[in-house]
Amino acid sequence: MENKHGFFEQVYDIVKLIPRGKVTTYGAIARYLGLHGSARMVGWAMNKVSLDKTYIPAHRVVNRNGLLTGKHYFGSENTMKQLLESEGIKVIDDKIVDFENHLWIPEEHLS
DNA sequence: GGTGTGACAATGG
DNA sequence: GCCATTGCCACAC
Repeated sequence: MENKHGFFEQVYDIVKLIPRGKVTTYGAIARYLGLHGSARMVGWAMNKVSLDKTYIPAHRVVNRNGLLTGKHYFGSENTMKQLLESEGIKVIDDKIVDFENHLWIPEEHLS
């Protein structure tokens, strides 16, 4: 009775589990779900995050390069940056500084 | 029910 | 080493 919901629900659940001040990558989430090759679906799920009734800290999810790829989807291009900086993450040129240090892998915490 | 899409990732030239 | 292309699979129309 667990995986009755769509794949998106699983993505949302992981994103909501991301600790404050931490970030993760689409590939890390995708791989945790077993999609490890199709990280695109994770990012695509983020695009429909607005359809979900629950708040999703999508700003904590970035691409493998640590770049704020979907910042434009937050309404304002600076919104994502503001949220990350609000959590103690430094963002320069739409890229997370010391990205690997703030990287949070679900497999290492949910294993 | 088939086609298109999509905030990525990896490989090739 | 940078730019272009392919792969990948679930969801929307």
